[in-house]
Amino acid sequence: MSAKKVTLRDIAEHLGVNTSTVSRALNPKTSKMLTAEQVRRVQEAADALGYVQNTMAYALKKGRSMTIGVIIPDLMNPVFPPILKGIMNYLNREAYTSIIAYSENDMELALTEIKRMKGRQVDGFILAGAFRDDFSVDYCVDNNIPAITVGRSVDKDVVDKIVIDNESGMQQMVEHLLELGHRRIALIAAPQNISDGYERYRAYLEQLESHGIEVDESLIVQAEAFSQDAGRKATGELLSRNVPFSAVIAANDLVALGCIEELERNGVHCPDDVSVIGFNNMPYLDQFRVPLTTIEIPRLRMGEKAARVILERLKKPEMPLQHIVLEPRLLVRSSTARCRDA
Amino acid sequence: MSAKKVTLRDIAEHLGVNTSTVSRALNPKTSKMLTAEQVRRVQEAADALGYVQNTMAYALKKGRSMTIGVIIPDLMNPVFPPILKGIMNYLNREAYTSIIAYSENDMELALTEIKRMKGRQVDGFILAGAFRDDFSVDYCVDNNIPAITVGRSVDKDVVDKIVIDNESGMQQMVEHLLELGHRRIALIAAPQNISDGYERYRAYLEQLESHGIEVDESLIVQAEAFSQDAGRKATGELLSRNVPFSAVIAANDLVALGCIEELERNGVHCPDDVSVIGFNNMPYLDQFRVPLTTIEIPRLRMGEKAARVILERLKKPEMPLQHIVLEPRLLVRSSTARCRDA
DNA sequence: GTGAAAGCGCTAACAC
DNA sequence: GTGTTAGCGCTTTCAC
Repeated sequence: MSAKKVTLRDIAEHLGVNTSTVSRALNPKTSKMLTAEQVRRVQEAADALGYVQNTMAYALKKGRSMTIGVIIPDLMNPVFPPILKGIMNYLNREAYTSIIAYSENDMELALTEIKRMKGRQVDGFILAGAFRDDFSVDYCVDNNIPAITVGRSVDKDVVDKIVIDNESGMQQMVEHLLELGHRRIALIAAPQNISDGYERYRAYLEQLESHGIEVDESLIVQAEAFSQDAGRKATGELLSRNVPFSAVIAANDLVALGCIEELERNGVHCPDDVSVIGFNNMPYLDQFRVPLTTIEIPRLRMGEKAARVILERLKKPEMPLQHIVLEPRLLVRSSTARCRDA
Repeated sequence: MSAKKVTLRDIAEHLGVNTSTVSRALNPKTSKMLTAEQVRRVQEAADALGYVQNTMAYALKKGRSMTIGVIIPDLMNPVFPPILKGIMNYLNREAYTSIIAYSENDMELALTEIKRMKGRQVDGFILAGAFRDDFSVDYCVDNNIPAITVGRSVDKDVVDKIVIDNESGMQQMVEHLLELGHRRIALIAAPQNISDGYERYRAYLEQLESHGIEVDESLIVQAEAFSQDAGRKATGELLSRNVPFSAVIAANDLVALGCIEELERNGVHCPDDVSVIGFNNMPYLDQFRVPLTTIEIPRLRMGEKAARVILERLKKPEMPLQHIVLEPRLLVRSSTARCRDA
């Protein structure tokens, strides 16, 4: 078998034609310029020699790399693989390739990766870990590189975005808890510099008010990250305040898991003493020790949509800013129960 | 800010020097050819103009893309993200980029992806989903593209490999169960065309024999995949045979989870009636309803090693075939208990 | 319908 | 120490 790389020239020489003929024959958009016979000959030779187009040369020539850069905060957070899969599914279908990097929730690192990918001539970016004010997004905008955020979005209206309806999610959570008779509902808020964190916090305030529940500031604690550890810590703080509560809305499932752990460590049981509700419906959650009630988000579709929109954007740079909102859905399991005092 | 791409030439013109001077100044390996002053000037200009090297042009010129292709079976299987992370960590540190594709456990698809990546001039491959006899691996060998398998390996000694010691893993499992008094130990074997499946099956036979337990073929069932669903099905079959058993060794954690589910559906409780043991220690397993006893494998390190070895291979094509074996470790949780009849 | 030739951005002989 | 130049593999305008 061939050890050397087979190029257009190899085929051309083999056939005694010009490289441009080969190039034209192999490209469906230009092959109609040639006789069907010629096209067939070239294609056969290409197959026989094991030709594979050199994407680098193509990219250099055309100024498009058929590559999309994807930045996610963290590979280990189970929310992201399905989003990634959605992205890759769609991109593959369109003959695009994705290149992936993680930012560890660090804007500086994100920017470094973006620059690196810019060097690789990516045609656009899908950003899954943006902050509300994010200079790595600004960099894309300033450098005229198409970008879209998926999930976490930026405040400024400068790039396309795929988001989930946090207000609706929070409404479903709050109404579920109210129906169960809960009135003292604590919130472990996510970082406020992330759109999901901020929006859910705002929505929590609104929903309580619109349902006639007075907001008690001492029931709101801040998680410093979307992690189990942060959930434990925040719950510790909540507990230390010695205010009564019968339910906790957590920033996401991981935080909820940490919350339950810390509660139990203090002899407070879920859902008997306190109901806990998460967000995201991470994989296998139904099989956990305490199957979490949570909000399911359409992760695969988020990824697919993001891929679809970024490719559209590449084709139509002047298209109006896209702002796609996906609906989340309450999933009731057994971490929430009727309020004892109700 | 700049909308256009900044090239070497832009910097050269801006400074009134030749592009080669700029090229040399920006490359640490050649910058010593120039005066320190010159290097400084160039670097400043590059920063000021926002220069980012065009990796495509570099790759085309050098014939190396600084890219490694990574093929995994499935993004959603929680075993792979940590391996990926290990790979990406190491590769990034060495200024390499990874491009990832999934094969859905389909050799044909894997080959398609490999060809696509070959077109992108990847310098080598890390294959995480190989079969024991795998023509996509052969393709790499035939085409002289460096490749390494991580985890699942091929039978032929043709590429470097990172594996875990399945024999040791099985020994730890069997000895643990024997200590608990189990004698009727069933096996839900993984697909036999995958090295891990085959090796664990062989090791199961050996370990039972070397501990003086007679192998009962009716205690061995075949899972058709490394999935929860396959675990359920296989367990159903095992149950239908109506042979007594007090412990099950599952192909992996997912299969074990499916097994437990099916057992309970039939009124058999874990670990009270039957002990179940998994493999891999997937994330969050300790928090599941039945915290699985399992074998922990060093996934992050597997990824890092694979990345390290493939880069070594690139540097030293003549280096002897690497065969690195990593040790797994038994993690006792509560899906295994003393045998009731013991 | 096909060939010739230029050039994408970069590096590395080879000059001087 | 720095400039000149060729060429990596491809597409595409311009000839014919």
